[in-house]
Amino acid sequence: MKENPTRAGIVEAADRLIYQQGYEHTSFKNIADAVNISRGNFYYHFKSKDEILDAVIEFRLAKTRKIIEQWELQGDTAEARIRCFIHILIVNQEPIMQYGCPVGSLCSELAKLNHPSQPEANKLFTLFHDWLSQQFLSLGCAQDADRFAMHLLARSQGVATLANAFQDEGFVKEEVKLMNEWLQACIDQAAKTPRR
Amino acid sequence: MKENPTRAGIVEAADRLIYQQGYEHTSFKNIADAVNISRGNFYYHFKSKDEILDAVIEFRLAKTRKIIEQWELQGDTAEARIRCFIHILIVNQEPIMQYGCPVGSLCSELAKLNHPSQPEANKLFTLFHDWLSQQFLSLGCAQDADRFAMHLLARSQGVATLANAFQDEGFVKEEVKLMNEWLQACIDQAAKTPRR
DNA sequence: GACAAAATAGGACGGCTGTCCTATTTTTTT
DNA sequence: AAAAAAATAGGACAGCCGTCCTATTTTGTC
Repeated sequence: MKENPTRAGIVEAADRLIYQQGYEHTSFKNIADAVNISRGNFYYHFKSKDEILDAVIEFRLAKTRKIIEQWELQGDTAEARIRCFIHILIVNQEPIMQYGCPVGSLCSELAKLNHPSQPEANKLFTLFHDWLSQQFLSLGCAQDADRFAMHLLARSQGVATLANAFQDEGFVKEEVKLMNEWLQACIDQAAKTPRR
Repeated sequence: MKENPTRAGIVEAADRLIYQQGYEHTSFKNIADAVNISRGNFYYHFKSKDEILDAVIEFRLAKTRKIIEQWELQGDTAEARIRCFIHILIVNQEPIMQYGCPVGSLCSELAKLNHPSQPEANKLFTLFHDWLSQQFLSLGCAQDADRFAMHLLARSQGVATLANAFQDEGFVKEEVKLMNEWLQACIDQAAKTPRR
């Protein structure tokens, strides 16, 4: 709740650098240089590297919550809101092709490092999952809401990974189209099945 | 083509360690200790870290080619062969849940490091892609072969990423089922469309 | 068995990293 | 204006890293 501009600057720079270079490859010096402060000052705000990672994760969680809130305002139906999620692949296409998905790549790296903050990073996934699940629920897919949410998450992760490797714009757009069609099929199926 | 047991041991250990810990997080010492040789000896076989990465990628490419060859023998139809690909998610479920997909995680890491061997690592993806594309072609999906291959690759990547994050066995099996159903739908569609 | 070549061991080096500490400056409070 | 607190700078430290070098051992060849 503290409004500390220096600290906030550090977190933002670390957020960006960790996304672009990975957590391990990003050093104290990298971040300090990006914010134009000394390492000593840096250490005043964060007394370990793990601590700044936690701050970055918290920052991303907050950002994600805001995005989801915005989707709630933008989309007036569950369908429209889910399409907002799918649409991030288009909106963030450029950074995704360059650096992959910020959530997926961080979780993967922390898993390999066996890092204690892994569960915290996974909350980023959970945030999207729970929200998506909720949307599918209000879409009438009661029984499948969880699985549909996981499915959509997985699809978008896969697209991000391959887009990053192959740098193929057309592929992303094609897959987004397929995901939208899949969503439509879900809705059609839900319409057939009577709600109890 | 040289049959050097020490060198081969180094590559195998490096392959395993890079998969489990990531490339950057794996040090010369890590690998040397795993093979029980000195760093000096290590340097005799590989004069830089990039060089051993290239050797590992080459090793993985060779392994992948062998797997594909095996699939060619195992599956007598294109459909069966594609199912072999889908099935790796089950066969390698345990390591995938622990460490993710060896191809995807390496390519993602190299992309973040902006590593010169990135294109070489991508060949692992290309190997699968081209082979899958070929299978879809002989399945009668001439027009969509490439896209279907990319789609299947993406699906499996997404499953691996989420399986790694969530450690959910049931999810993997569920998604494999969906991928098999999707494949069946592809076949049905190809059967309807007359081949020219 | 003598000699050359290949293989191995282990230490030395500079550079970078995360961490810590102590001055100095800036800001806030009284 | 004085005193206290917060913020910043920059150097010191040990440890690890990739790299390189030089001895020593093992292997292969005549």
